[in-house]
Amino acid sequence: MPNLMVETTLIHFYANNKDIWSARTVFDEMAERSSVTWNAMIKGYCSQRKKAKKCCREALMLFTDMLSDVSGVKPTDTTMVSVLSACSQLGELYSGACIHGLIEKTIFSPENDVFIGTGLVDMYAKCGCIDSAFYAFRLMREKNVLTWTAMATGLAVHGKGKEALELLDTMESSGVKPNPVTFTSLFAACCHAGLVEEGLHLFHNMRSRFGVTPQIQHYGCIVDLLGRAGHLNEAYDFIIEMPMKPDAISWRSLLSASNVHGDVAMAEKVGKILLRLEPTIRHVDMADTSEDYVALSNVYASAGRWQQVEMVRKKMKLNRVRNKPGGSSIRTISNHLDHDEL
DNA sequence: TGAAGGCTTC
Repeated sequence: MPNLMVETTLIHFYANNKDIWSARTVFDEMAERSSVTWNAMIKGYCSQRKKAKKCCREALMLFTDMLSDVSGVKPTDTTMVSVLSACSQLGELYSGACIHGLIEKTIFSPENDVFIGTGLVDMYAKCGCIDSAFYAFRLMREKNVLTWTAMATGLAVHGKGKEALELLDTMESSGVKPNPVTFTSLFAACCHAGLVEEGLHLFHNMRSRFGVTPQIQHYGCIVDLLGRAGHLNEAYDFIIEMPMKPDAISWRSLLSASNVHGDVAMAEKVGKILLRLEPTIRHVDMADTSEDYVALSNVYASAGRWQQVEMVRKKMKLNRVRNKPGGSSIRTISNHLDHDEL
C-alpha cells in the first residue's frame, strides 16, 4: 500500500531528475494528497528548464485546482513562493498581482517572510513593475542576499544602473554580503545602462573589497559590457586573456555586439570560433545551436555576402541543425490561465 | 511546518 510520504518523495525525485511527466503520473494516481504533495508537484513544474513556459502554465493550472480541491487542502507559504516564480518566468503580471492579493488575505504579511517577500520583488520586477518591486522590497523587515540580488536584477533589466550600484552600497552598510549572483546582476545593470567604467571598476574590486572571486559568468558579463558599448577589440582581448577557457556565452555576446556595431570582420572571426567550439561547450541541447548558425548567416546577409549565407545554411543542413522559432515572454493583459503554448 | 521554498550574464 503506497504511503503519502513515500509518494510525495517520489514526486520530488522525478521532478528533480527532469522527469516531470512521471512525477505527474504519481500525483494523479494518489488517493490522498497533502499540501506538501501539491507543493512538490507545483514546485516541480516551476523548476523545469525544458519547456519551462509550458510547465509554468501547468503549475498555475495546478494551483487553481488546489484552490478548488474538495479535500480541504490549503496553499502554504511554499506554494505561494512557487507560483510567484511561475508568474515571474511567464511575465504574468495579472496572475502575480492576484496571488499577491491572496497572500495578503490568507497567509502572513509578505514583509515578515523573507521568502515570499523576495518572490514578490522578483515577480514584480520581472513583470515590468519596478515601482511595485521596490515598494515590496522597502516594506520587508528582513532582507538577505537573495532579496537584494532580486532587487538589483530588477533595476538592471529596467536600465537603472546607477541605482543598482547605489543598492550595493546600501546593502553593504546593512551588513549583507553580496554573492557571485549579485555581481552578475550588477554587471548586467552596468551593461544595460552603458556604465563601462563603473562596471570595470567593480570587476577589478570585487575580490579585494567584497571577497568574491570573479567566475566565468562575470568575465562573460564584462565581455557583454565592453561589446555593447562598442569596445569590440577590447572585448576580444578580454576573452583571449581570460584565466579560464571561454564559454559560448562570451563569444556569443561578442558576436551579437559585432553585429549591432556593424563590424563584419570581427563578427565573422567570432562566428567561426563559436561554430568551432565543441557542441557540448556551445550547448547541450542541439536545437539551441541553431542560434549561432543563424547569427553568422545574418552577419553575411547584412554585408550582402550571399554566397557565404548559402554556405552557412548548407553547413546547418549537413549538421542537421534545425532552426528554432522565437517567442515573447511578457504577457500583461491576458487570460491568466489559458492553455496555449508560446 | 516537511518529504521545502526565493536571486544569475547571450
